[in-house]
Amino acid sequence: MDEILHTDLAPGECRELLAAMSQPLLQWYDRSARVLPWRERPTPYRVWVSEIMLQQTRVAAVLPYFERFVTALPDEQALADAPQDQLLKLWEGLGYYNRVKNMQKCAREVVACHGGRLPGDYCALLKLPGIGAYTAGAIASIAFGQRFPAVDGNVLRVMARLISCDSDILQPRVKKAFGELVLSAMPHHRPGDFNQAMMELGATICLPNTLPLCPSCPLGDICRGRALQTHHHLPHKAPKKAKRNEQWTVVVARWQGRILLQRRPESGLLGGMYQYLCLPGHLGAEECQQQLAAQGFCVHTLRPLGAAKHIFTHIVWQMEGYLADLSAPPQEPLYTLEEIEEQLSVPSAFAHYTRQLPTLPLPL
DNA sequence: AAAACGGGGGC
DNA sequence: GCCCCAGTTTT
Repeated sequence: MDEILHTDLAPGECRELLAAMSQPLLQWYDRSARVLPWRERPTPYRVWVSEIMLQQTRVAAVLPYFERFVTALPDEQALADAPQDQLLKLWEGLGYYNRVKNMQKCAREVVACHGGRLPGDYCALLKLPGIGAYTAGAIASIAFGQRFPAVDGNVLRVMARLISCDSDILQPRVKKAFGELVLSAMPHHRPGDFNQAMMELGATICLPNTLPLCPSCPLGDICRGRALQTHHHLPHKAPKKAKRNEQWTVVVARWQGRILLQRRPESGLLGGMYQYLCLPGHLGAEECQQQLAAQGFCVHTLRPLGAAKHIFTHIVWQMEGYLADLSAPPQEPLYTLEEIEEQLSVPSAFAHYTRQLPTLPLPL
């Protein structure tokens, strides 16, 4: 383990530290746990939905989505039966849309193979789409009271600082080793609360970058990172690679007040979501009009809508926009403003253009 | 093991 | 405006 989790803590000191943490941590959690909707009634379904939403996403961002989602789709069966457009609309703005598609795959599998209810068995959970080691551990421990670790970024940060470990937490083997460490520290009672307490500590006290609030930390007295003052630059992560740039011309094509939208391919970036007409490269008005004509559109007037930039994890989109009023109906489907707002999911990458929809100038 | 996959918040 | 955050699947 020492080879993977680099710490200057002696094995005996490390065991001692791990044995000493659960009691103050759980006491602190009992005092300080935030009141959150999925904690009120932690059914397996609600825990699952919340855990998937919370992947890569902060609590504050999830809050407006959770109640709406579980009200619209109250159980596994309802989720399995939902149309994809409704799913994407419920998820619009949360990002990582494969999460909700996998959730539906998972719901269908649960309906087919587990009697319509999420299984309580960790290994069975792990086999389901969209459920990896973290989510399986979270559901098994929080909803079913079983003793499994749920190692997210918060837990990695807390543990790395607690034992003053500078191993690269992005490495799979390091995550695995921290999972084993967490399990060794986990009490046999309240495993779900123990996991949630670790994450809560990372989210509210043991903060990234900005100074951790060590004076308020229930583990402050036993924290090796704090004692050594190494916690400021922990956890360690390997540097990330550069994003690639993409240039697009975004055309809001309009005919008789309705807007042309195209559905993106089912798989890949923003799969299945709707977008305005997109042409590769930054096109001048002249060139844009030419390409639209070549694609069979009868453009009456073309007006600039300004530039926009959107940054994904791995790509930067630089966009130039145009409003194209057509003089004849296009082949592809048109949508009213109301349909776009109420039913269709348009990625927030296009927010600069979507925002202008209600105030667009009338056709000349 | 590395890349694909969004969007929001802090400074 | 730039930097940081981070589970699961696919390659």
